[in-house]
Amino acid sequence: FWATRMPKRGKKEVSVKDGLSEEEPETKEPKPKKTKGAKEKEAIGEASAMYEDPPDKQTSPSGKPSTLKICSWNVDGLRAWIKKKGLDWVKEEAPDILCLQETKCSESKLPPELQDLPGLTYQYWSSPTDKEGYSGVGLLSRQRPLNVTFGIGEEEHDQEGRVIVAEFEAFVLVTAYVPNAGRGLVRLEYRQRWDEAFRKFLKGLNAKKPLVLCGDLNVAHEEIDLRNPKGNKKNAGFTPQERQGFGELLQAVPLTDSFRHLYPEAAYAYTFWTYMMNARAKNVGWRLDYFLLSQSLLPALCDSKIRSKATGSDHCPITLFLAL
Amino acid sequence: FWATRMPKRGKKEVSVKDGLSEEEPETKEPKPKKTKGAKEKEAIGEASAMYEDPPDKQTSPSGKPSTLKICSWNVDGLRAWIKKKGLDWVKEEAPDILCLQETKCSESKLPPELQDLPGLTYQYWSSPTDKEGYSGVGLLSRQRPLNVTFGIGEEEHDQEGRVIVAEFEAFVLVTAYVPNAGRGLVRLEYRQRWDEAFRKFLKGLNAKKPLVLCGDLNVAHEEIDLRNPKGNKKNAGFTPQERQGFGELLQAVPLTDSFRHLYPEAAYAYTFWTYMMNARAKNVGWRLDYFLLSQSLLPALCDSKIRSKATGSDHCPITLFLAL
DNA sequence: CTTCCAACG
DNA sequence: CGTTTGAAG
Repeated sequence: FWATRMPKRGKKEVSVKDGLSEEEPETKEPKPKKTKGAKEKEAIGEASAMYEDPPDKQTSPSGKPSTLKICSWNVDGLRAWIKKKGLDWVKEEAPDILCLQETKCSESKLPPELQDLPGLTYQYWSSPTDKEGYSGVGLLSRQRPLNVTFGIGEEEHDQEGRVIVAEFEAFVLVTAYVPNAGRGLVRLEYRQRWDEAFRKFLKGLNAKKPLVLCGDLNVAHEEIDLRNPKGNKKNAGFTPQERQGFGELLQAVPLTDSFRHLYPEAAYAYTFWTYMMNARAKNVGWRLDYFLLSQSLLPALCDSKIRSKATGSDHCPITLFLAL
Repeated sequence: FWATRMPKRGKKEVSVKDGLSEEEPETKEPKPKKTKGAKEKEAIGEASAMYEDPPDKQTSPSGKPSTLKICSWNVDGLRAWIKKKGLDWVKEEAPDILCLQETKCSESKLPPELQDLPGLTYQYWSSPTDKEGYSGVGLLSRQRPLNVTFGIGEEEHDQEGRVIVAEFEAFVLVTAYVPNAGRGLVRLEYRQRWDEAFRKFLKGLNAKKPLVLCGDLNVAHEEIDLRNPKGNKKNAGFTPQERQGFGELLQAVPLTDSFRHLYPEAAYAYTFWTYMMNARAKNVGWRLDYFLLSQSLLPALCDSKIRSKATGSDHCPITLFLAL
């Protein structure tokens, strides 16, 4: 396994008194600094269990070489992410397809640097119909897709720029930024309606062509998928409702969680860390970003990676290798 | 005079095509970049008339040495201004009294650096009753004032943290952040009510003790007091109504504009430049900050300075020397 | 252009 | 904590 307990490197001061143990039932929040104290996803204390991704495996189970590299990243503000050199990382990674979530950028305000990506010529963007600077997704591809559509075909769910569907020869790629259930779960009910509609939409797609679903699905599936499962059962991203929604998605479409399929026991493997309380340095995180695959694509699955070191957002990118 | 036409220093590129001549009647705004284009106070083209403050004169007309140094600065956000090293400049200037406007900071959020000013121990702050991060003034003094009050004694005008009155042995100091008439002059009517109430308040004070009024009075009095008088007659800060209000203030209290008294012909002498369009580099500015004095203080007036070089805000500080 | 806010995450 | 508006200047 690649979950290793590492000694503290003393990079940032970590006070001992707000240490948190996994058994802690309902930890009280540490005294908020001065601000009104937005309720956090969790109390974050000391933690040093790190995860190290194994080397990329570029062959399928049957030994065929990978022919397609897809990368997905919730950039938490495309413009800020570009200023923080996110595109430099992308050029290094050199995916054939790049999916971006939470771009928070209407098409007219896209930075010109995006036109300087010779390897990702075909670009598709979706953003909310009214809410400026909220949500938004993008799909960039080296090759031209056969067909591209936006949304999931339901008025109620297609106002916020959350889904792009790109059909290719051998598969359909769906990238999604699933609605957050919100602080205080104010949007959990809506999220459940979304989950159902999204599941049906994907089931329909999957009936026609093999499916790759990627993006920020805004749920940690099992306890292993976040650092503090106990303290987060009532928080957005780890409610029973959202977890069950994810389970039904896997079963009904059906789809496979590629990372968990390849690494069933990998712990401390996360793709999101709140900016607050030094969570990333302590690896107090969540696995919210996924590549889910139709069963028929499993023979083509070479690897499913978490690029924890890439910075520029509160999420890190994930990368999929397929031999098609 | 200290108004000198200086050759362009080529510090910033200034395009020739958007040059503006003083005779231009109603210049059209240059095409806004991409934003919806907030209506600017003026069209700003090329301009290179600079102003250089003469050396400080530290003796009164009768030859008495200056004994009091007062500095006033609209800091446009105290916290940002401190980050930009505004306090370093203050320590260098070393005034006996420092008046700050547009602090945009409630007392509970004042940065701790303010406690590290041994020369300005006595500190008084006023901020709006409800609007967080708006308006606000401060008065810091080396010596303890005999008495300090806030506002002008009228409910309607005392909700926005705009006035502090500090009584000293020989004079009363009033610092003010006068309400802006607003884009589209949406608040001009209110401003006129303010002007009247403020004038009456000051008249009452002046009857008891000599007065020093300083701060951002949010008006350029005469055409000489801004770079583009022609284009700004309908803009906040240079409407006939505001200019007349200033005139009445001088006449009715009565008060003297110390800078203009000493330098009746000094042109291109400004204390504010919009952040937009490189106005400061081109010295396209306004004189909005003043020291106004009771007549009885004129024999004590040594100098009234404009510290154009001090940065950290869209206003620069001004400094008064008195021999008391 | 730049400050601060609120909303959202 | 950090990104985005939006209001205000």
